[in-house]
Amino acid sequence: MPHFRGMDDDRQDTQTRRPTLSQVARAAGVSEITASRALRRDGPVARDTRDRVERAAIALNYVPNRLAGTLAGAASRQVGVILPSLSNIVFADVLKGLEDRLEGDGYHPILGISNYDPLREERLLRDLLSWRPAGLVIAPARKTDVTRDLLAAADLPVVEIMDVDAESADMAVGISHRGAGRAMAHYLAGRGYRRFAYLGHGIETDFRATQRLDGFRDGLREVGVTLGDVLCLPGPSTVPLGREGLARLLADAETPPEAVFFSNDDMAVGGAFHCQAAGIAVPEDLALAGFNGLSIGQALPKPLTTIASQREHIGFVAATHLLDRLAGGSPPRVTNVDFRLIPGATA
Amino acid sequence: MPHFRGMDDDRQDTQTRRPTLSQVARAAGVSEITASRALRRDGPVARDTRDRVERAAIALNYVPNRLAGTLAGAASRQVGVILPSLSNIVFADVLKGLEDRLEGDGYHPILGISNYDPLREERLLRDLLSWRPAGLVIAPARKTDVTRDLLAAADLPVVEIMDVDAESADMAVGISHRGAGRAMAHYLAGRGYRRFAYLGHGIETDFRATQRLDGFRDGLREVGVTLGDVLCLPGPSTVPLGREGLARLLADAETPPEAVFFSNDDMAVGGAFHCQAAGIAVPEDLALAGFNGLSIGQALPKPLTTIASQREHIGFVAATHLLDRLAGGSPPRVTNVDFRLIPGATA
DNA sequence: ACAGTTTATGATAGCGCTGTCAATACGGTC
DNA sequence: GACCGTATTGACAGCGCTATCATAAACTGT
Repeated sequence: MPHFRGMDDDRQDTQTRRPTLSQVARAAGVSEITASRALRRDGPVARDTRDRVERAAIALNYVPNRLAGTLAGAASRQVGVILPSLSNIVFADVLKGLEDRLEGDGYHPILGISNYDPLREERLLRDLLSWRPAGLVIAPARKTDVTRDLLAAADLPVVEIMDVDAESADMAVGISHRGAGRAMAHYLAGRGYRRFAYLGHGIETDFRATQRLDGFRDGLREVGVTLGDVLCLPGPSTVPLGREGLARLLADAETPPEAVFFSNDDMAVGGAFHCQAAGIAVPEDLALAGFNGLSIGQALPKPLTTIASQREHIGFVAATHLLDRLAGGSPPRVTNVDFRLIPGATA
Repeated sequence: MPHFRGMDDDRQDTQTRRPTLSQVARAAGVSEITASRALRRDGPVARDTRDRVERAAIALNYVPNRLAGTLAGAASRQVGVILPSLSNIVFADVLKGLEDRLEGDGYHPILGISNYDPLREERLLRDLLSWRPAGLVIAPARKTDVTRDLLAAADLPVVEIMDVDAESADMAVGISHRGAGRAMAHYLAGRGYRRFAYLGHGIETDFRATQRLDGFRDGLREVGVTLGDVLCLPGPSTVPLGREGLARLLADAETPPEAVFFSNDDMAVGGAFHCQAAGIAVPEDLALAGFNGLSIGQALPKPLTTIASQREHIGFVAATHLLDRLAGGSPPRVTNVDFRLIPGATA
């Protein structure tokens, strides 16, 4: 509130407002800019000057104002993060990896959840950009032109995460979901299965699951097998959905499948529960395979056959490359994080 | 970079830097402050002036700089959020509820994860405060004096979430974990069980689980029963830990328990898997009870007896009260969100 | 027609910090 | 002793925006 306080009315300052750098400087008997340099530990400052300033800062319980600092030219230490969902542990894991790496360098994520809604994603992008973050990490809900343009126009480092199958404007860190689907097809075919079905969730939202399905089809075709029934239920993936879905899939199937590939582990665990309740022997009567490598799947009486997707690692690497770029380095544009097929006991 | 550009060197502006309000204003033929009012839709602005400004903003692809806006006096629209962990779906759910409500009002969370480390929590608090957020939502790792002081000194609305058992500096939204433990004790005793054990995870970190254990003990005492074996394994709660833990608990027990109360559903699901693998009939040979009401527990062949903790709702309500306060309202200081005991089929 | 009110716009002065350039002090060199 | 390089400090302007006050223009009622 300008005009409320006189220019040198500092009794007010100390009472009603948080201490400023100027007050710290005065308390330490130096100029503002010297105090700034002392606290940021950059530029030449005499040792005992620095000590005096630091003591004054502690005494006043000074907390720097990074809004002002960033506006004045310092690099922002905020990173915009846009994820499509938090209902599933998958993106929570990614976020954990991101936050952990960022926090280590004093950066903090500003978070946006798009709910797989391109419009909301676009709004989030604008909103987060208005905070002038140092960089952006985004798991695109779906590739849209608007998003692409916004990202291209924004003049800051951007890491697109989760998959490396699509084109990216700047950097990308993730796994090949197509490749994961293919790998699972080859693995299951190698185990001797020939009649396959697929059980998925809301296909319109989770395009990465769709890529796995495409890869799975490709992989089967390569060994001369055709994918049988494909059932995709609306809504997000959950254990109950997988359980009910498998019941429906088996009831509706003309020729019963030997193996079912699920869109992910949540669905597959549901499938395992259905088999257990319905007395279906796994994998003798029916083989099951998932995707993600969640701990829950591995703790089942019969560990789930699945593919570990290294989610926390993806977040960590994404943050690392972003920080590297901010420090002037040249990290790889595309980082294909390895996935790992976990054989398990269900297929 | 002052001094690099002359005061009215605007060809540079349009080329090398993001458009500013001043450029939008010039393009629309109005003053800066009028453009500001038009875009913020506050104060009196003629309809066609507003239209002109908005068209200019779109044409220039203008993204406001909220750092500058907030520094100049506008209320910040960032909210600091500090959570102890993201490994578990519990805090991801809370964060989802928070983000959803905040985003609706144009606010965005800046996130910090403390890993249950009071020192890291303290550093996060200072760091997030340096962004001058409008408010703070924090799930304290553990109550420490330093944290308390920092919160008290920070002159901004603070919501402490997850539990309402401890004192809070400002507002609190959560459930009574003591009460939840008590409720489960009464429920299980009412079902006729008399010999109880408890299986928990890293007790030094998750003090809310400890509160549930305390409440469980209290509840049992109230019906004249004493809690038997208590086993707490180090590390975060996971399904495998629950599975192995139950095996150990049963092997070590002098008199086998009739019912086991787990620190949460992850552990309890692990316990259910152990019983299944070991041929223990549930609940006839052994009853199991958890806490949280995760969907995985409800999708088990026998739905888990547990307590729904309404995590997303807690986040939503916390955000709602924070926003209410920021809008000048007086939300309740303590909001005790109801928990709900889910009978299930395991106890 | 006139004061009194409302509506629309603008001039000015910062918010708290940092980048640039300038100034001072110090020690050593030839 | 004039000269130079280095270490240390400060003056100044400005980042992009908004709060305040002032002004101009368009209404109202009598």
